Amino acid sequence: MDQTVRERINLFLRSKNLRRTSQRDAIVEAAFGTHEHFTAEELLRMARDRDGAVSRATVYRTLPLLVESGLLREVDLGRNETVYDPNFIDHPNHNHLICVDCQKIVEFEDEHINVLEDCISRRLGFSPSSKSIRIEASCDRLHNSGTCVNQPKSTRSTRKTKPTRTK
Amino acid sequence: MDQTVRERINLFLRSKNLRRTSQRDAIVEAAFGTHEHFTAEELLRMARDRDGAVSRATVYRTLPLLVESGLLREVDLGRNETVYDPNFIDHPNHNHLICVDCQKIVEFEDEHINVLEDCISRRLGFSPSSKSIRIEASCDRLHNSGTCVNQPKSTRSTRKTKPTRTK
DNA sequence: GTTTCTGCAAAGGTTTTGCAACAAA
DNA sequence: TTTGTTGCAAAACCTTTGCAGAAAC
Repeated sequence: MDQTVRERINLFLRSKNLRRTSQRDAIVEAAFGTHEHFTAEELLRMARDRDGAVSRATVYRTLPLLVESGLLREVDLGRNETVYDPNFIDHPNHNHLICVDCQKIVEFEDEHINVLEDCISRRLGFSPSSKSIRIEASCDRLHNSGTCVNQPKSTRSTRKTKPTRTK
Repeated sequence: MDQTVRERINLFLRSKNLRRTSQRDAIVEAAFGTHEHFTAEELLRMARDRDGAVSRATVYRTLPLLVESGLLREVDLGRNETVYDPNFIDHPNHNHLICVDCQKIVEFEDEHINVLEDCISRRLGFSPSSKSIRIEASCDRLHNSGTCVNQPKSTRSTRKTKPTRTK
């Protein structure tokens, strides 16, 4: 986990008169010690790997703080579960493509999309504060050659690669 | 409600060996008798206005069918509630802008965005099946003149206008 | 010391499900 | 008839919360 993240969290806590506790430390380390998406329950497990004393309630109370700090984002991956994405620190404008064949999540960035979203919002009389795109798609390779490069269907995301940058 | 919608639903039911019942009729009429977004609970209320005998369980069992039929879409409006949008029949490619000031939902369409999403998907080796954009934004008029044209903050969406077409 | 934080367990809200009766085809 | 559907109520889930003790500052 990046040293800067630690500092930004501490600054945030300070500014809101919140306290630094061993539990929050463990939760923060767990959340930003991975590049994979996670649910609240998964974060609890990961945090407990670092500090067995972390409770479910504290995880649920800490998650909204991390989101409010701007370091963590709640994302909609369309599986009716609340999922958090720690990758917005490194890639503040990335979006998600979900493979309907293997469930793989591909993160991508595209500056044209950003510009377009901005134009559309302004034309409608708004200033955009947060934009997100979700694309569900099927894998060409699977349909052409019958094999999918990715893992077979799984319940949870397993992104391990960096976001692809388009243009 | 459009006659075509009724027909498409009936065809769908037929094709899946599902039966047409008075409860399903009431739920379908309720779902597509509005252009507003609704939750499961709201749909229950609306369906009961037409047929008092509709049960909550049947609504919850019917919703996934309507989504599967392609006529209804589950959308993420970012309020941690499951909301359904019946407007994809008339505007299959629309997206949502959510005003962070007054909570108003603005539906919009933009063909450039569609093309871009398509290009990006194909470049990544996928064929897109479903694309959605969510923009959170603040109202310029409110910030410039202190007044918001829309309703004050409310819990639920109240879109009554047609989607704006950009370009 | 004062204020915030924590864990626990209970409560809240939403969605799903087993079952017996019922209705469509 | 046969097969699918319904309502009910219980169960399953996920998230929030009240409270008393513990920890930060």
